[in-house]
Amino acid sequence: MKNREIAAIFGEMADILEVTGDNPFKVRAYRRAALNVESLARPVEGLSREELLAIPGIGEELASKIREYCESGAVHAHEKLKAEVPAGLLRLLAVPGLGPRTARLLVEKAGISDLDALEKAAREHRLEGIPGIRAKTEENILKGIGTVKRGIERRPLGHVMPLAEELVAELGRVASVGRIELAGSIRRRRETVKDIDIVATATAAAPLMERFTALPAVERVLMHGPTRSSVLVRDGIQVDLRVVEPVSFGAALAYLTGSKGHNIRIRDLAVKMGLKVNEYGIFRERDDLRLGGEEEDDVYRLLGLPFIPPELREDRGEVEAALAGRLPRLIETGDIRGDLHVHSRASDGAHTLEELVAAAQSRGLAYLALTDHSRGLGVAHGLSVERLMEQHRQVEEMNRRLSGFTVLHGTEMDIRSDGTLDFPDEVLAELDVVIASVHSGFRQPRETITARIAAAMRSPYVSIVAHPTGRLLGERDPYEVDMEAVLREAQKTGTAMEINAYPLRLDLDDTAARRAGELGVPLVISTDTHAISQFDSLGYGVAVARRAWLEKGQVLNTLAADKLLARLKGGNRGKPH
DNA sequence: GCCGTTTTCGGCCCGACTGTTTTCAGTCG
Repeated sequence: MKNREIAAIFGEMADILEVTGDNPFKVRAYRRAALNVESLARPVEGLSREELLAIPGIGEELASKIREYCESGAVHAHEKLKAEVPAGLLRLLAVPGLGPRTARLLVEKAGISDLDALEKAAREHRLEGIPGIRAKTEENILKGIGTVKRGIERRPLGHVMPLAEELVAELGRVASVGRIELAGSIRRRRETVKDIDIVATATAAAPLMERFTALPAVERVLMHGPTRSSVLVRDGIQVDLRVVEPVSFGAALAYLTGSKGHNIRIRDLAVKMGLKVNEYGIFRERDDLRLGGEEEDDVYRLLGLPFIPPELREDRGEVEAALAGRLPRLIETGDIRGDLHVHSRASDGAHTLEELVAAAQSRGLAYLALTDHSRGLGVAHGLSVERLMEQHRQVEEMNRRLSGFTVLHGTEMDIRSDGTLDFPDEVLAELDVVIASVHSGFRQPRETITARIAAAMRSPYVSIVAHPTGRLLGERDPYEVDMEAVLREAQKTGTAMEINAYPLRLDLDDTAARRAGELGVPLVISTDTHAISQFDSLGYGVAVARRAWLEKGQVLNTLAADKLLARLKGGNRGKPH
């Protein structure tokens, strides 16, 4: 899939055009194209010219550049642009507070064209004297270089969310605070986030800002204004707080939730209707008459749109869909009836089946599938055939004692390095749910891994393929796999694909899950629970599904257990419990 | 470079904060 490569090229072209002072709207066109190509579910190399032109932000010019890259592996205009600027220059743009204009000045006035040269010059106070740069800017540049060197990588949503909720709760206790909510990429539930955005109303904004910038967690204050402040808390996580009047809360929430691309589309739409949208409200352009803004829905309603859920606000076609009345009715956490991927103490989980059942029941689920690892995964105490069959009796016995809750018996079976399955068919035939997944041979070539997964899906006994890229956010890169080929095989064989809700996995990711949905591939959302608290990460998996435009009907574990078994391929299908 | 219920040419989202400026440019979100 060349999407990512092409997105990187367009992004870099935007950077270069910006530094060289080209038309800012052209820069934006490249940025928008980069985002849309990157988040496109389908591989661009298979698209016709017409299909390319249908991608938002792709016109004749960029479509032909995409085709050029697919055919030749390079874009001539990109190579030409690269030759115009020193190689290290674009790295300067990564320094917070240092933008294209300053970067250009640094090259022209001081001959600085990479990070090391910049740091040296700043330490020796050689930047002062460049127009617009004095001691303070020099100091900020040095701080910014420190930030770049520490790495300002995005963090998994699941790691940041608890802190974010804590901060909102703490600020919410301030007496003058009215409404307060998380916004930004956290509210859109991106899988990773860079900062925490909070929007609030307060009877007195200034004292709240004082309180915010003085929170115990705050390590550094980046910006401190009357209505907007930014601070750094532990691990260098940035937190932005915006305070508005109650009458503007909805407009501010919409504005701060973004994404940037979505906001531009919304405001563009407003302009065409003679309206103006900003963080204070929605106004009639002609006389500045306020039409709304207290509630977020005002913004959409006054533009003639249905409410667009935050998870869709990525400028991936949601504005067009809203205009056409074709927004999906997104799945919700409460739609999930059971968890199909759960480990017990028998393999590498922490709890007994009894404990897992109690935990699932207390969370309102109606069933779970016990899916311990198979024998091949020695490190996880994978089950032998004998232990699996013993467990089978245990599950049957448990089901006799339960009412209103069902334990399905399954396995998370290893797809071995050579592509064979870890249990023979006659064993799989005894199970309700067979998950197949890769736990070895991560470095095999793309074709090999893809073929292993595809072969597993062709088994009539395999119900689900779990975490198909093996990635662990921030810890382990995904292995090489041809996702399009995997999804097509799933489509052909009727095998379900898992959205793994464990916050470091979220695998399928939103892009792949959306593609799966387009292809009509059945999906499941599972927690891969190894400890009881992990049942609570289900919402992260549902968030991926929502970002993938999925509806309840596309996710099999929204069904009751008996209907689920009737729909699920493989194993002991439809046998009554 | 994209795009079209005002347009195929002439537009293209909007505002806060900072640092360096005496009125604003740059950066960010």
